[in-house]
Order: sequence, then C-alpha cells, then structure tokens
Amino acid sequence: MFASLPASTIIYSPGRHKADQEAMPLSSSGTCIAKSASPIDNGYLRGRLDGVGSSVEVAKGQEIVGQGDRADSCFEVIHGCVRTLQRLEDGRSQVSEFLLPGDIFGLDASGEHEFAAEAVTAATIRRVRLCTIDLLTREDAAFEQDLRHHLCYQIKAARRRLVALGRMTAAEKIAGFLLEMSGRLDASEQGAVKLPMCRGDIADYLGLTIETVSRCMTDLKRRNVISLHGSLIAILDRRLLATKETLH
Amino acid sequence: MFASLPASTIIYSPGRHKADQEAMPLSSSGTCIAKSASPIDNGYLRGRLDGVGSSVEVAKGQEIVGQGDRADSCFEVIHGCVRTLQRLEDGRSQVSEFLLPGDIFGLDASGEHEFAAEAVTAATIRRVRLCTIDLLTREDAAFEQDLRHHLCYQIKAARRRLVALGRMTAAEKIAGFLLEMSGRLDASEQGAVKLPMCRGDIADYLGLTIETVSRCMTDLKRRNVISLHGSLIAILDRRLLATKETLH
DNA sequence: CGCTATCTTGAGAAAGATCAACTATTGTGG
DNA sequence: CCACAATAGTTGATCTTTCTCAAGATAGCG
Repeated sequence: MFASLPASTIIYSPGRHKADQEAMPLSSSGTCIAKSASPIDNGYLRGRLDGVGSSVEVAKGQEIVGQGDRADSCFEVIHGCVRTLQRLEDGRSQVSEFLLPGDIFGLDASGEHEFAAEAVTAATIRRVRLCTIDLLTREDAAFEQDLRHHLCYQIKAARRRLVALGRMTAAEKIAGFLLEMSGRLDASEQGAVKLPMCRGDIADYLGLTIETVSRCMTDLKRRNVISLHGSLIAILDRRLLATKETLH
Repeated sequence: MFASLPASTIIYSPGRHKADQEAMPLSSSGTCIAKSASPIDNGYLRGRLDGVGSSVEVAKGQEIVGQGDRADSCFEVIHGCVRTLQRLEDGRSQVSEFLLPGDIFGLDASGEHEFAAEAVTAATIRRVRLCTIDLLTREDAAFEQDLRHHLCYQIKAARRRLVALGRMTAAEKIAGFLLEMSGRLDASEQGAVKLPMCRGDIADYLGLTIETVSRCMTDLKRRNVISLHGSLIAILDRRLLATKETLH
C-alpha cells in the first residue's frame, strides 16, 4: 500500500550523523535517488489457491476472524472487500489492510490471529487450511517461491504504511490512500471508483478521525483535485494529488 | 516490536457496524479477549546463517544499504545496532526497525531496497547473498520453514507497529518502546539497559519529535516509573509502564 | 416516505510540533 | 588528566494540526 505515493518524495539525503562519510563503501550506490517499488505487484499468489478450500458468504460487517482466534486457516477474497484490524479496549482501532478480490490474508498467522478480519461489504471468501498451504509449499517449489515473494511483499507494504502513519500529514495520507485505491479498484467509464469502505474505516486505516478524513476530502473536492459524491470518487488531477500540494 | 505493549489493551470489542451480529459464525470465537503473541519470538533464523557470508565492520552512522540499492544481499547483525529507515526529500524520516545482534534484515528485498540500513553504533554485520538464501531454501526444508516463520513474524511485527503509530499517544509509544527495548537489550546488574540509539532515532521510530520523546521520558522519570541518565535507562515500575497510566 | 446510517461542517480544546535557549555528556588534543 | 569543542539532550513559550464535541445535511434502505 502507498506504493503509489509520490515516488519523488523518496530520496536519499545525507544523514544527520557526522560519521556518515567514514569508512569503506558498503552500499553499492552512495548517494542515489531511489524510487519506490512498482505500485501493484502483490499478485504472486493470484490464482494459486483456485480449487483448494471452500468458499463462504459473509454479510457486511460480519467477523471472519476474531482477535485471538486459533490460526488454522487463511482466506482469499473472491468478491467484496474485507478489512483486517486490531481493536483496543478503549475503542480505538487500527485497520491494517483492505483486501479486495484476489487478495489473501491470514497467511502470516501462527498460533492465534492478532488481527481480526471483518467484511467491509458483503463478500465471498475462500477458506484454505494452513496445513494445505504447508503441503503445497513442501511439494511445489514454484508455489513455495511465490508464497515467499508474497510474504516479502506484505512486509514491504506494511513498512510503507509505517512511513505514512508515522511521518505523513493528514492531507498526504488521504492523497496516498486515494491513489492506492484508484489503482486497486476497477474504475467505471468516467474513471470514478466506488470506495467500498466508509469514512470511519478510512480513518482507522490512516490513523485519523472521521472528521479529518471528511475535511481533507472535501478540501480536495473544493480544489477540483477529485470529484466525490459519497463513496464515488474520481481523481481529476492525478499529478496534483501525487505531488506535494501541501493543502490548507 | 511492541509485542510487549500491555496485552490487556488488546481486546475484542463489538464493532460499530450494525450488521456485526448477522449470519453464521465463521470465526471460532465470537467474543473473545485476545492477547498479543509472545514478546520475543523472532529467533527463527538465529544461528541459521552461521558460517555463510562474510562479515564486515561498519562505523557508527555508516550506511550499509542505501535506498534504491540493488537488493542482492541480506545482512545479519553480529554486534552493534543497525536501523532501517526511509528518508523523505524534505528531511522527514521513518525508522522501520532497530536491529540487534542475531537480527537479520534485507531478506524481504526484491529488486531494490526501499529502506536504507545504517549503523546506529559501530557494528559488525554478516553479509549473505540472497542467492545463497535461495539455495538453502531449496535444499533444506527445515531452513525453508524457519525462513517462512521469520518472514511471517516480520509481517506481524510491522503490523503491531502500525497500531502504535496510528493509534497510540506519545506517552504510550514511549512506554511501549522502553518495554520493547528492555526486553531485547541485555540488562546490567541494576536492571538498567543502555539504549544504543539517540533520541532522534527514537523519534523517527515512533513518529514523534525529539522534544516530545525527551519530554515523555523526563515525565516518566519524574514519576519514578523509570530512571534515566542519558542513554542508560532502568524500568522501575514495569506494571505502571505497561498499564494505561495516561500521563499528563 | 420516513428512519437510520453516514457524512459534513463548525467551534473550541488539546496533543504534539516548532523555535529557541540552555545544559549535559562525550570525545579529543594538548 | 584537563579543557574545550562538538554532539546530544532538556526545557520553555508559542503555534499548528488534528481531535473532540455538537449540530445539521445527505443518502440508503425497508
């Protein structure tokens, strides 16, 4: 996620540490302008679980996995949208990911799930036992490699989100989110996408409040960067959204 | 990371979605109080790379991997402390992890490293080619499994940090950080640990400013929850640190 | 068509950031 | 071993962003 944040914002700059210049060059590129990895490359396991497991229908809002549930299965979203999240006892919650058709979750679990999974919309999901995954991994070298790539991608995606949550402003978070979603969701004729999740989910994904999410979006609309009618959103000026357009 | 945050704060609570109650129970535990996974279980690969690769000495502050470097190697910290981080062009930076002896980084890379790695202190690191890892994975089923567990742990660790960055207050972040570090670093006789990283690194790890880190720590000291003299820190009241002691 | 959810908007409060000294610690050369 | 410079850490005053609380507007659903 957030792979589609402005590539130009990620760049090596001299550290604040004096010792930076010392000793032998271990990194192959000393001072190098880096760009983020390609936006959408988490399809390593796409189609790999076809035919295994059993599919289930879940209603909007229904819990698929509870925090603390025994982790014996992983899931692939066939249709609809799912969120993984952790809830704190005081009501705060943090969404880890939004999962769309083809996305898999719960692969990383061992022991018990630390994050719950809930249906954002009515959804169809395929449940696959982790022992099946184990088996596939042992017997199919190509699957093993794809699985490994998939896990590595999850790590990178989570770390990208760390940067967003730790160091981005509300406006930047929203911009990154809209770019991410417009890349992952199917756009209609007019280039608009229907966000499956509500403002509250977006807020919990970005570490903001509902009100801040709403205000930032309204602001982008006012400046003609996006158009929005409820959950229907179109990006009008991708350039501006992806650039440092320090709103306000 | 943050595995040692108050387990009691992580709990399932009824969602805000009306539809929560609907349909069949897919999750084995409906309403369940979940606790976080065991604090320190990232040792899956500990010792597995002994004998492979070559070790290198790096000076304090030296860059080991640059943002955008070709990802052909991973690294194990033998001695010292390393940080992985991403720098934005405007100077903001986000530390992803602090790595201590036995910890491995760069395993998740493919293509190019999105995060830089820099020595927090003078350090000894072992460099292992990723093709060597590939080879080991293919030839040693036990290694493959350990590697997979390791990657899964990294995912969970990153997601735990997502909760901290997105939904915790400055005081909670600091408390969680101190608990994490006191668990990972060797304590002296008096139970004190010497933090290898400076306040700026801590700030970049937690998404705060240096000043806020300093203030929170001073506050904890004033309330006799910790003792601190520069980078030497001892936890005096672990209970209080791990509980909702909403400072301020 | 009305009810409920969700979303938007405004005003005030608060957490944390910023700017600016000032203090302490560490490391170095005389 | 001390003095000094450099780095790191603390503290205070003020400002900004985001949150909170509250009300009103919209939209979706039965």
